[in-house]
Amino acid sequence: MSLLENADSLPRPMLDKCLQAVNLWRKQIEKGNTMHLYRTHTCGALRAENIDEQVRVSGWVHRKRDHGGLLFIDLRDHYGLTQLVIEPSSPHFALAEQIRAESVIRADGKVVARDDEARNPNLPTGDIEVYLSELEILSETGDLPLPVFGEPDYPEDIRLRYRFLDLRRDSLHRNIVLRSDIISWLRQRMTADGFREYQTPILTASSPEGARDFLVPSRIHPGKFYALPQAPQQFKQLLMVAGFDRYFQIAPCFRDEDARADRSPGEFYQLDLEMSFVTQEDVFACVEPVLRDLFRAFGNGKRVTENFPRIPYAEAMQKYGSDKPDLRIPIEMQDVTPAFDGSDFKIFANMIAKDKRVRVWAVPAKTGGSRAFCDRMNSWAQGEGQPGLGYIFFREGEGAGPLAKNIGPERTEKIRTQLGLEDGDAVFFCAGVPKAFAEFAGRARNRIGAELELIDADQFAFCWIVDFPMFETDETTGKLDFSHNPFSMPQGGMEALESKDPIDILGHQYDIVCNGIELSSGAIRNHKPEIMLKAFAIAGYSAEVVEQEFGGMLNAFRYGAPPHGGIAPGVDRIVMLLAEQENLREVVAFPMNQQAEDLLMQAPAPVSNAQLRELHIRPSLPKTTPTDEPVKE
RNA sequence: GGGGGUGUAGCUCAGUUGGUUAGAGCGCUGGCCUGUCACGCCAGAGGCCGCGGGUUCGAGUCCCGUCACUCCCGCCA
Repeated sequence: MSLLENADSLPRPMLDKCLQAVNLWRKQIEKGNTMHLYRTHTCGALRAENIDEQVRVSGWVHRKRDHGGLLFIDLRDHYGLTQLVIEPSSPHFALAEQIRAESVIRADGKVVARDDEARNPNLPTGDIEVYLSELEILSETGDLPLPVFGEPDYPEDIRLRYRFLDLRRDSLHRNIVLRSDIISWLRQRMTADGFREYQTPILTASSPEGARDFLVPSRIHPGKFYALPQAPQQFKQLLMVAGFDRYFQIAPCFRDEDARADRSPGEFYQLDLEMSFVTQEDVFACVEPVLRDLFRAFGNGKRVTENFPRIPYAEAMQKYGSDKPDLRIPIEMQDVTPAFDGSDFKIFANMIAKDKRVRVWAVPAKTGGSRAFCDRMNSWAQGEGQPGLGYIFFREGEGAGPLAKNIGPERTEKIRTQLGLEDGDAVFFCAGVPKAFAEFAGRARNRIGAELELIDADQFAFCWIVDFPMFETDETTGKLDFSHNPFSMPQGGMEALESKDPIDILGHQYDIVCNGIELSSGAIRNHKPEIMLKAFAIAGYSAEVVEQEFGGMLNAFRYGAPPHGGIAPGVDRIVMLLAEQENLREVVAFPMNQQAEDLLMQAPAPVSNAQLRELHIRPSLPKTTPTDEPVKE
């Protein structure tokens, strides 16, 4: 049964299919029929039990070792490597010597046991080799712009231009297979959990909120445009209104925004899901086991959070300085304002006296208690545009550093006991209005965790962030706006909207975070038109505008809409985490570059004037590129 | 839209304070080699030093501009 390399790791149906195919070829051979045109075995299949069999294999010439009197070829396909041996007496020796790496060949030969000292324990097929009797070149290669053998870093543009070569390389090849396996697993699991995959339109209407849309001009309706969906948000809610109860989709999403290492330009995928008649707890109870089991299945034995802690947004900001905390870092910040209030450290004391909102947060740094480390953090902070990063470090039973001197031993000791610090530890301080410095404090926390190697990397640390505020004030304009999704239900419903200060209203809105990466956002939706109109009114949108922009969905809610909610974990980021990759391009088969160009397929590209005329489009190009010729005939 | 980094052989890189003929490894070509699995040994070909301008007796090296790639900020409900 060990016909296929890594047979154990293959899903059962896939393994059965492969075995069926192999058996079919076998039967043909036994009947004396001609061999399969290309192969009786894959390059990962042959083992000691195949010794003396006459076999046929096809694949790429991975590596050639020419001893003059003896020639070895490593033949590679999707499944593995098999060593071919060609002796000088072979009529094909001369041809075999000529073959270049990455040519595709078909080879017939006899499976032979390797001598003890010639065995290669690093290869699943390393106990045998195939003595070549027939050789056919199926496809030749020219000069390679990118070697397939070996895995050093290569320039992105060359990797992307020759993506078909890059994808042959082992690590990338495995990442793409992993992605496929993950998506397949998710589909099976979601279906088993009572969800059905419903497709939603790719050509749809532009939405005024959120990211920039990709637009598609209409031929039939001059001057009008379709938009590619930023997410199937409204459609999945309409499916709930239509009574389908549980929806999911491996959904393509399109946003015309600039790329990042962890953000594809243009398009990405979500495990989009929505459920009817659910509370926030129901969504958690459904999604949490899916992600936990997925990460256990594909996480290479790393620990996965058993029960995802639920951290209110405000608490996350206070403890971690982030709404996507990396919980692998065992650092929690604390408010130590009283220790500085009225102290002789005048900078902080005066700030506190002047403004009631000012707080001092402490970032404890276990094992960071050396002047060298503290100074390094301080200059890092200055490099981040901060005035500095005050610190105390503890040694010989007392606090040291300029700050400790200023506030005195009593207050220093109070800080030490509050944070549970000891000799050899340090603590850093950020002061100001929390909203202004929380994000920097969070980065300091990450930095400290990384520098002191406090991160426990052998785990996937999940959490829910809950109780997001519905509204926030824009720092520059002072205008009130939705802080997240305008379609989510405010906690407390209409009553909260009518009675509370908008800034204090929380939403039934939640994120899933893993190792400091935001995997998804979700919400219990606002399915009541009157509450939605009220929420939009608070954010400054008139009923007319809301009716005009979201009329379709609003109207649907006037004909019997179930309470519903959902979430949409990002597939690309999940695969990144499980493949342990820092860059999205390592887990996408055919990615675009940072300028949103497909270097392999040459997109975007000019189109003919005839095509443009049909679409009633005439380009109006920026004057800065007069030499461009964006239109071909 | 803004900021940082990089750009030298097909590929990965080195190149001193500005100094005469720009190097190495992989790959390629030729030769030798019967147990390699990063095979080994010998020889050879291969360079608009991203592009344009400037400083200088002299520029791969310094300056200005520009292009390409990349990372980050803005942006991403």
